[in-house]
Amino acid sequence: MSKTPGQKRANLRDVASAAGVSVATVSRVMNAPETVAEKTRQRVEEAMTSLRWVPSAAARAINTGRTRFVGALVPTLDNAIFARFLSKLEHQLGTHRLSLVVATTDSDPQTEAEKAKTLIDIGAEGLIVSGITHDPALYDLLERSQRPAIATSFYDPDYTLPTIGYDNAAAAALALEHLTGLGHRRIAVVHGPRANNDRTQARLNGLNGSGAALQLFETEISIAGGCTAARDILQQTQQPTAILCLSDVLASGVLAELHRQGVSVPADISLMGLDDLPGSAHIHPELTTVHLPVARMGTAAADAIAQWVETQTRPDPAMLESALVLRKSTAPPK
Amino acid sequence: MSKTPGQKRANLRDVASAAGVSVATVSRVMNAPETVAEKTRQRVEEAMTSLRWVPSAAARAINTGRTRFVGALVPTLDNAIFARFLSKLEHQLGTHRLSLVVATTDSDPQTEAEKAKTLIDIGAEGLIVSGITHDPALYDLLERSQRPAIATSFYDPDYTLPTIGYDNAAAAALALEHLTGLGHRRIAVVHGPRANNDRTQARLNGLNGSGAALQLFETEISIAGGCTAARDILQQTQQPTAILCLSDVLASGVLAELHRQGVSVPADISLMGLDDLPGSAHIHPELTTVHLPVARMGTAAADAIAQWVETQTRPDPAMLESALVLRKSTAPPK
DNA sequence: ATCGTTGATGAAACTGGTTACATGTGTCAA
DNA sequence: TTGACACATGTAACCAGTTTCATCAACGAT
Repeated sequence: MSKTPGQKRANLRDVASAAGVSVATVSRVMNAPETVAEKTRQRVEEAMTSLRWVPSAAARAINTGRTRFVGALVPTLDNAIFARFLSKLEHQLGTHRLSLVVATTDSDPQTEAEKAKTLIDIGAEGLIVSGITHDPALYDLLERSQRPAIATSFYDPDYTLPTIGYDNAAAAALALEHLTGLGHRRIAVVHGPRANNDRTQARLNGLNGSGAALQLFETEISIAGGCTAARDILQQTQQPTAILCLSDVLASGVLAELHRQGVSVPADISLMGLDDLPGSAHIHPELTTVHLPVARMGTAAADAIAQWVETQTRPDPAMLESALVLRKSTAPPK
Repeated sequence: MSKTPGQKRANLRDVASAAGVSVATVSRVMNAPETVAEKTRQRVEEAMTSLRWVPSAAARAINTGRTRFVGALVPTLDNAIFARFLSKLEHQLGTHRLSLVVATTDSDPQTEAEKAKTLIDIGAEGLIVSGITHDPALYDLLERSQRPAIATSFYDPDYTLPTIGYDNAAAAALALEHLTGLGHRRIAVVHGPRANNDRTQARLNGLNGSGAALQLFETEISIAGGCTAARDILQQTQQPTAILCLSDVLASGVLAELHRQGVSVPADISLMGLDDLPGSAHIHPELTTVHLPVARMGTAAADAIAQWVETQTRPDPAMLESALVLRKSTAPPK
């Protein structure tokens, strides 16, 4: 109701002529106000508000070459571990005056490559990806576009991209050592899909050579997936004395099903997770797990990509330590 | 190693001269390939790849006026309810070839206004905000920039912006009715901060006039917050027979603390949530709650904002129904 | 042979800012 | 009085694309 229909949005020149100055002066009012005389600046500012001028992001970007946002590709937002990571990432990017575009890949490398292309297309200055197995199209895109990109949730100093993450194999080994240290020798391992998932694969690799008899159960990473796996485990003729879940979400599901079936944790069976979600300290019994430093990873990834896009210097890979978190869900076998 | 140091990125004119055509033809190869002769197109495409040309998003945007991304402002990513919403939102935006920029506000209207400004600054075509109480600066920004914006998690057909959400008061009333229907007359209500939070306020409003004696416990929305509230409740001289949490996360925390204190649910006390998080069906006992249609809300919000930015037609507000989900955590008082 | 039509292409204007460089004015010291 | 210099401002080129309109060749119909 306040705007005349045919009136298109004001641009810099409109503001300039309304204020009786040149476009350069208006631009200066935006970018270097201290170089403009006080009363000139006021005239310009009045013109800006009366014309309801809003600067065009695209026009600024075409000159400065900066869009001030980066993209992040994560498998899903439905797992709290990624939500937590993104939360910190977004916050820390903010301190560098960078915004975050989020895209989910459903753990499909092809989807990931497509979404990466979209992100570059809309102007992302850099990319954050999860893990190290990707579609060739993604590498090709990064090479062609010359955009900075860093890989997270994984540590490998020799990888093409700088990695900022943790040693998945070591984290899994840490968990397994805890169980074997308690005396467990028959252990069920519940893990997510290994297809296209280097983190899962690395965690499984970390489980070799422990001397314990491991039985693997693959399922989808969700509470429901954990329930299914627990049912499968309970149907085994020879029951394991401990269950190691390579993800806390799976452990929650397993625990729910064990509850339902009247199996007591840790009296009847020990249960261990890996992730350390905020909620894991509060389920019953409190879950023993391995803490993955996703919050620090978010902060570190933000700083790294910001440094790269601001100063063109490629950041060093960084390894963040994971740590055993002893709580109530594990005990020696009976 | 493959690039000569001093060489700057190729642009349209470089590609055009390399292919021996005009810039218009190269542009056509991008945007209307069918209007270009087959062999010309091939020459151009070869030039593109050999020069490793990547189109500039900014330059395209300055002409088309489209950046192809919208911004979403949510209080936090650490609550699964918002993660779920964003997950669906992002997915559905994808079908409209739009990307999603995420910003978190920590439930602070001023932060929200600042982040909104940043989103507009970097070129967001539209905004999705949560709730209906906002800083005046936000309204001013929307008015000045003339950007489409819709409000979610709330339904109010008379609000300035189109709202796409649910009736928070009705959802809370639904929960309370269930408890009073079971015979509960002394009920503890655990809720998040009411400051700056219209959803919480609306839910509390929905609790009026039930005839039951309600006692309110305000705490932060987190598992830990729920634990604290549970401790407070258990210290009351006259114990309630039921606890109504206005958020499932709070219910999880309350439940954890009740477990720890040896209070049995629902035998000793009934517990009810509101949200219906994916995990709530799997905690022990399975949580009775009110399902909030956040997934549908994400989809609907994506469609609405897409419609608005594509066709300039303001979408109608939409109310999505919430529904009682009966599970195992409630029973008649003893 | 001539005209009208279609299809492919190019020249140049245009988008909305930033910025290098030029210009003009006022102040101060020599 | 004059030259040096700082300061405020303007002119115009520039960024990297899109798009309008003109041009021209090829083709079929008259």
